[in-house]
Amino acid sequence: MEIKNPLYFNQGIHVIASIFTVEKGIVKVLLVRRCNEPFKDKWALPGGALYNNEDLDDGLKRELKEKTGITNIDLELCNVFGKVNRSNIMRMVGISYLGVIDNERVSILNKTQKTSDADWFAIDNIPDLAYDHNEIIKDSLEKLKESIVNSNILRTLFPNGFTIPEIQKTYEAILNKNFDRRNFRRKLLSLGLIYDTNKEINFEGKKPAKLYKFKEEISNKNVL
Amino acid sequence: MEIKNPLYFNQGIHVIASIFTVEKGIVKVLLVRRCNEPFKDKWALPGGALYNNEDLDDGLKRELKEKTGITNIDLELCNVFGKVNRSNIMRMVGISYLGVIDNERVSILNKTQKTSDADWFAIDNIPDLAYDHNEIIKDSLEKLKESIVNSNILRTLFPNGFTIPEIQKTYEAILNKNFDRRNFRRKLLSLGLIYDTNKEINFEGKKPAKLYKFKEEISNKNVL
DNA sequence: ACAAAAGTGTTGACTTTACACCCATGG
DNA sequence: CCATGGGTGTAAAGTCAACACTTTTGT
Repeated sequence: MEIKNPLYFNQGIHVIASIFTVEKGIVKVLLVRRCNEPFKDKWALPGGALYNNEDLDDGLKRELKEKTGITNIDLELCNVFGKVNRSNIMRMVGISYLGVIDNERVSILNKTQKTSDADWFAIDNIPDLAYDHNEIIKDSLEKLKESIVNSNILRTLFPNGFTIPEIQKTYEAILNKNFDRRNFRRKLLSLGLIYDTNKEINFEGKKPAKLYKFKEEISNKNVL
Repeated sequence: MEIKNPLYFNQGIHVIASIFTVEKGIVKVLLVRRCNEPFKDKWALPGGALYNNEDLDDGLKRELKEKTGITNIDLELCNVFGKVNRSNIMRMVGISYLGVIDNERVSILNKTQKTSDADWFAIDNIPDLAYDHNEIIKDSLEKLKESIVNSNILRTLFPNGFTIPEIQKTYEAILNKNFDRRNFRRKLLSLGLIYDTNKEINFEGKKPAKLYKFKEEISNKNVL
């Protein structure tokens, strides 16, 4: 079917991913450098235009893989951006997603990119981005904060386990807020989402810390 | 700019509103009967295709007004539906919104419609709808449940005030769950969102009940 | 031996839950 | 006068917040 009514002419959908990680207490977001117009050479969130023949989720995964090499990541819907002029080429509605990825995969990243460049930026040091992506990051960060207290989205940050002081620092970095060590530990353990591996590792302190892991179950509510 | 790549050809955006009300303990959703193809004469959620020259929010408001006559209603983003074949005419991504409207406006409704018909349907008695709207309603209902405990979305249900047993029944109807009268009252009052108007009305009981109203402030978190 | 971070327990404040009685009105 | 739902208080249980000392290791 051909669309003739100019009211409906040339609309498209952007899928956009805000992917965060936390390294040494610094919250970072993944950006790619654009190699095409518009906004050529500007940094942007990974994403792009949805194809006609793919489901929205699939388009998101495809774009993410093309631009960053990342596959196998859980993403959740974050928001929709629908100002008329958010894209200057044609009418594009942007749909933003949120994800978290572990430090291991950060290093793999640079070898698999298709974009001219991809890198992590500390969230208080984001350059001027393409489109409305600065706004999208800010919005996604808010959602990330909600998500780490309402769901265990951080599980993906620690595929090899974590110590409690370590994950506490991660919560503190994202929420910009400190917790009492004893209460944090008690609360986290009481949720029943993690278990003691009976291993110990040195994270930061001199005394080795116990290594915990998330249980496999998909229980997903009310962390903290 | 003319789009030639068939991968990006003829995409559009549906804005879709799930508008709920509660009457006598029955949760209802607003549906309209379609007067055009596709799905002519089928019931559907109010909404339609976004114009090129309007912001997403504006398109939503316009569609809602055209199809139901409703203006001045708060809507929040609910979800995005992006299966390739959710529309059989052309590729449409659906963006769904959630709102609640008071009983007063229910009656006004039928006089202002542009659609061939508009009516409220109890949520356990929804007919087979156009597109994926049955799925959207189900999804929106889940979100409604979350919203009434995490925000005071129900404020709009009672523009002329309410008694505490009355609003309790509303919560119970939506959440499908009963609360202890005394504890419900205490909790609701302790939130500081409502005030006693010093009027009394007969709602259901034999003893007149106090009339409360929501305060004007826009405070929006952690109800119940 | 000491510095630095890990680990642990208790108490008081607060919140939530459970529960029983009296009150005002309409029939 | 009685049936119906509205309004109130209290005690026990549970959760949350604050807080200080001991343990293990590297230097």
